[in-house]
Amino acid sequence: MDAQPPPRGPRQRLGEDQRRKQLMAATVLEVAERGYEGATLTKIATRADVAKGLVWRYFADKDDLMEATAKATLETMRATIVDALDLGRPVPEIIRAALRLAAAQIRTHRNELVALDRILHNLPGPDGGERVITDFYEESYRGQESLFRRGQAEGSLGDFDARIMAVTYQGSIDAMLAYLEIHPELEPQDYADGLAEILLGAMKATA
Amino acid sequence: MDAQPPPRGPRQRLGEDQRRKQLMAATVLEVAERGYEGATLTKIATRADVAKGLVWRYFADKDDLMEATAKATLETMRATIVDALDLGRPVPEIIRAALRLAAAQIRTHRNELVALDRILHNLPGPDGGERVITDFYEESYRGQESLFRRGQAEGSLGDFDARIMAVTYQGSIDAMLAYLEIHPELEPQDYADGLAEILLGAMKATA
Amino acid sequence: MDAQPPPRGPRQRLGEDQRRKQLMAATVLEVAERGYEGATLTKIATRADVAKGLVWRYFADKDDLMEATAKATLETMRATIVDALDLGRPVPEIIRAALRLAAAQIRTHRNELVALDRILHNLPGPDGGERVITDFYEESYRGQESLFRRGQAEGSLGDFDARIMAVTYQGSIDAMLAYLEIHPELEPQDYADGLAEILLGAMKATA
Amino acid sequence: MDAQPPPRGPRQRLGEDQRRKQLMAATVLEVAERGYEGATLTKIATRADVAKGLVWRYFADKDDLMEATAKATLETMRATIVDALDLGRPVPEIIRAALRLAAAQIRTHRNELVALDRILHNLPGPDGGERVITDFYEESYRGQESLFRRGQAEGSLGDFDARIMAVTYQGSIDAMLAYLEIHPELEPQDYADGLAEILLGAMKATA
DNA sequence: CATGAATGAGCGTTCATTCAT
DNA sequence: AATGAATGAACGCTCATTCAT
Repeated sequence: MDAQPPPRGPRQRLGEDQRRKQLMAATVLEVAERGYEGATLTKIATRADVAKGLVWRYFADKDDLMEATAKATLETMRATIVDALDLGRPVPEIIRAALRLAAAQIRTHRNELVALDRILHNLPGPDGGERVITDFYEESYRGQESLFRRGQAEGSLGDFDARIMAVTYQGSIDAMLAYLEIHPELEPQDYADGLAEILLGAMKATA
Repeated sequence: MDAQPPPRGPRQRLGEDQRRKQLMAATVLEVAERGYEGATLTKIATRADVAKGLVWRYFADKDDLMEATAKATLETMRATIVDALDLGRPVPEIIRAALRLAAAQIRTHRNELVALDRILHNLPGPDGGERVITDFYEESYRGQESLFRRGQAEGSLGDFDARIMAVTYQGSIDAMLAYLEIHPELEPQDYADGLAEILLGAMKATA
Repeated sequence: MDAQPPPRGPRQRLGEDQRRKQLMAATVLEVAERGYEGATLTKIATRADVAKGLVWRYFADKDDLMEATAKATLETMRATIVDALDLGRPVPEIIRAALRLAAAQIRTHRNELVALDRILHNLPGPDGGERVITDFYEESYRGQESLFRRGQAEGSLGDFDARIMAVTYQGSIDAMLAYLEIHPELEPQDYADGLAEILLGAMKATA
Repeated sequence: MDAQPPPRGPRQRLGEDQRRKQLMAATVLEVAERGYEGATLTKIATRADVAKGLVWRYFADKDDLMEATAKATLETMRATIVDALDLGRPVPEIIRAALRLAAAQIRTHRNELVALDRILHNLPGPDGGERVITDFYEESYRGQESLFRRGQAEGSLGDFDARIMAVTYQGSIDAMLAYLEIHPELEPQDYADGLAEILLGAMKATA
């Protein structure tokens, strides 16, 4: 029974994907713990148990690593929620469940949420603005819009501007997560239910 | 060949308030254009047309300058909105007007909004977290809560959790501003009206 | 009886000597407390209750102030000792008394001793060396040499190289003061007596 | 016109010890020439023909570099002297030889002596005082005391307070070195012999 | 003459990035 | 390919010195 862990000698050769994941995981931890400015590539590489110089083999530069980390983290979290949803249920129920799942993340994925927030608010775009956040939220918006439209078609939701509602919905979730982050004494599920009440109220009100 | 900075004229002696404002204005511009990290005190001083060392006569350090800039900017913007509101009107009308005023800021105070966002998400608090953002949002929340309660007392608003609504309301505004920021083709007033419809729908729906 | 302290208004005009003494006294305190590097002209001027800009009216620059402070302090301390000595007594007694007086300074003029030491070991001479220390010790050496010669002429001291003895004598005192500085539990008088025994032993031994 | 520093060749990779020695050697030169304050890490690195940032790979900060330089220099010089002594000879002869060796250093290790003096008088200890100097002199004192006691036991030295004698002995050497430093026209050996006469006179005199 | 706001060279230090091994 | 020593630009900050008032 020689199932010992790999000898961990120097110069272990890992696949590119594995290396990238290692580095992005370390990035999440460092950024969550020390902030965007405080996360240095030296510390990230050390934490990922990877030679410093290798960072530049797998990422173009620091911004690239940060952007990739943000994208991967966002995608992972979105997939987690979507996978856990039963899309066969009525739309209002889906929304209620989605909000609860989102709220639960503050407990299960606090580091990812904090890191994501920090990266998104610091990543400079080509023109100095924040490009990434846009594109990714755009994808979320579209998913939500189609969900809303389905509810409207099914008659479970009233008439409203789906795009503005999607932006508002996403903004409400972000605000919820930020609020729960600084109010750890609150029960995420309770807040999620309260928010569902509000949002569904808005969605059902006939314009 | 000689890319020297243009020589400044003779020393100008300004009052403390004027200097601080000068420096904070330059800070807003730099942070808006280059982000929190990218805004260095050297560039800020240069932009303010002032010797680098002067920064430390009026601010303890970079964080102090950033915090002061955030506070002053936030206060200015809040005052602008509050002053423009007619608090004697019915609450729903006040909310509609407030949303329009907030939306209009993306045109009149884009730099301030962007800088504020970046600073608030980067300012390290005493324990390494973000303290300021909390306190300031807390102040906003309380103001909004009392407005909501007034509406509930007057019968123009239904029954809902005022705190969650305040957080959601503020989050919706932030999301709106971010969305308008990257969609300059949109008319802020239209978005504001659409958002008002949604939020007032949520507020009027009887739970 | 209106003997109140001077009103201390701004722009008090003092004589040059008074100003210089104020500044040098403050220099002694700052250097003693914060070291040579830590003593900034701003702090010195503040402590002397003098406008910062005035420093350059009374001293050419920082080094000039330091050098002047060292000279004045050294001269004052030397005069204090010499004045307290009864030069009419036999030479060995004079030496014994001088050593006791020197040792006592660690209690009465600690700041001056510390500041003097720090300045003398930091003052850069024209060529980067330490010039001042030389010239001033030279004066001391001459005084001591003539005292030693008198003792030799009177027969109370043996034969020895007066210059080397003077250097050794001064070096012994400096070592004593440094040792007493870091051994505050010792009684200065006891050390002085012990040192007198040693030095007089050396002086009386017939070569 | 183009006063650029001469371009260094390709990067050389050195062992840790070699790099540290390289940097400490440059430190000795800079401190000797420009004093403690004047010796900046920029100049030290340049003199060592090394990138500025390398200093922080091998030393924690400026004080660490200075302290390490002082310790290494002191140890080297002490070893040089001790190795050259024949400890089997009678104590008075050892002392005579030690003084000659010490005096000779002003010719062979002038920079080291000057740098050591400057560093020891400026190094801030944990409490802001000078700690290192104490500990190192303490070590010297103990060595000298035991030598003196051996001489007393052997009958070649008289009775005296060994500690005060040690402090005086060390102080005499420091004074000698400082004196020889500013009197290059003197023959170190002659001074050393003169000082030996004086100190041995003191040590042999029966109290 | 006195004041202290203004200046700017220079410091110690960090860290993304490069490259000899 | 992998390593981490080496590099150097840039940063936040200090402080001796100048000068408009």
